[in-house]
Amino acid sequence: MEVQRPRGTRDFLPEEMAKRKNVENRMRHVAQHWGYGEIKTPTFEHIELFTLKSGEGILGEIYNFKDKGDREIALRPELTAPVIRMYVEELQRSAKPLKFYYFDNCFRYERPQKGRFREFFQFGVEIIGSGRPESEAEVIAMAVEMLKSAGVQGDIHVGNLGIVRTLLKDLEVEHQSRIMRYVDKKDDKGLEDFLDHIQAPDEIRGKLFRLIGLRGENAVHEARELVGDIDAIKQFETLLELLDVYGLEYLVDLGIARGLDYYTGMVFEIYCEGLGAQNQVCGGGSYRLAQLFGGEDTPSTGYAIGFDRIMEICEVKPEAPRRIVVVSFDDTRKEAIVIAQKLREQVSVYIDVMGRKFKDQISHANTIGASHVVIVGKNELDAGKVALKDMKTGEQVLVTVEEVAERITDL
RNA sequence: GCCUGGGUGGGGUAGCUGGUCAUCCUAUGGGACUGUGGAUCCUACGACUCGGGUUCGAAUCCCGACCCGGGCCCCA
Repeated sequence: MEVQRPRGTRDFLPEEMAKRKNVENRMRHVAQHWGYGEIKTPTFEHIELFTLKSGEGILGEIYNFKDKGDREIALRPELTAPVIRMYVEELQRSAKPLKFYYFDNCFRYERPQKGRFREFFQFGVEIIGSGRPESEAEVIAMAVEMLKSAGVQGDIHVGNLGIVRTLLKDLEVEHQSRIMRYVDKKDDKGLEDFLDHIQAPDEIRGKLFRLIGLRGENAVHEARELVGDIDAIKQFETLLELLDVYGLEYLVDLGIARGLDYYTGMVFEIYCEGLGAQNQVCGGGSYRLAQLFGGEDTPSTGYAIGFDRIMEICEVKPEAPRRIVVVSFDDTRKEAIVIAQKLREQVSVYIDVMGRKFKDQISHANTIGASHVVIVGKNELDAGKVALKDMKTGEQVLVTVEEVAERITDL
């Protein structure tokens, strides 16, 4: 084999594509029913779009290149930034909120593993113009429903970065980011060393460690005792009430940080079993990116589902498409084409292009799993009809072309 | 970037304590059967991932690369 597909990429054969399309359509269906409109952004963007929000550090994971005009281009590693870029570029004056969904491929230069590829697919939604608890609850509920539509159920972890950020607000911005990164990695040792390094006040230090360790039902109460009755906590409480209204089960986890500077309020992650180390199938939260791209400060909320990971664990089995094969003899090939064309207005029709003999055509129809065969022969044509053969029962009836479509679509 | 297991025709495999034309199944093309399928028979096609090394001789042993799986790191 001289040429093979690049590492971390995949080919999808018809059987697999049928499954993927099926799941994709289920998720689309959910998004449509929640009133979201589909959007599509370019496969590649200027690299600054991604370095701006995440720093130079991510360059190692980005597929980038210089185009012939000497522009630094990147294959998108995710879709939130492109969506917000699109908003800033052409939608800032439209009625809020904007509710979008997308399904597209993304690219990251990482070591391939189970549920991790260099070209992978994300299904995501964004609400632009609202970071209120109502939209936070809505996206979480929608994420759950999307997963459910694919037959997948996971554990929801919900946190709020506003609480930790309020605690850290007097520190340098750069230090805040570093701290959030340590929190995200759950690297307590590194965090401790860093706090030593910047000589953080003992009070903040103690509260920080207790805060990010808070889990479960009493987490909000304990957080309030630590940092006072701040807005972030009020908002978080409202969110949790709404999640109850949606009937969701969740785990409060104030240790979720998502490592990203632009997340500002709620953050959530959904985990599933059966995926090894890549058990996170969905992540999202409230963020502020617009002003970073030159727009007005605009609160937004969204999430992205790791579509490939869903495909690893979902058990959707779309039924095989029913296929009709039109078979003919050497002296009726042209008539068969005409009849196939007519049938295609109603059903999916497969016709021999190998110049096979009659018997081999039937044999081939059998190997590709045809449910019915339409036989176009002299005898039938003389009677103005065709023979419809049921490949399962072997029964064969003489009918008109119109009747074929009726009988098939009836099944 | 690190650790670990593995790569034999399109798919699945035997061989892998070095030595006959590399085994078998399946799939695929052609043919027999000449207006009725899954069978059978004949025939064709087709592989030791790649590159070095050891050896008289390597699919087999050694090294490296590439790729796949699993576990880490990371995951914007």
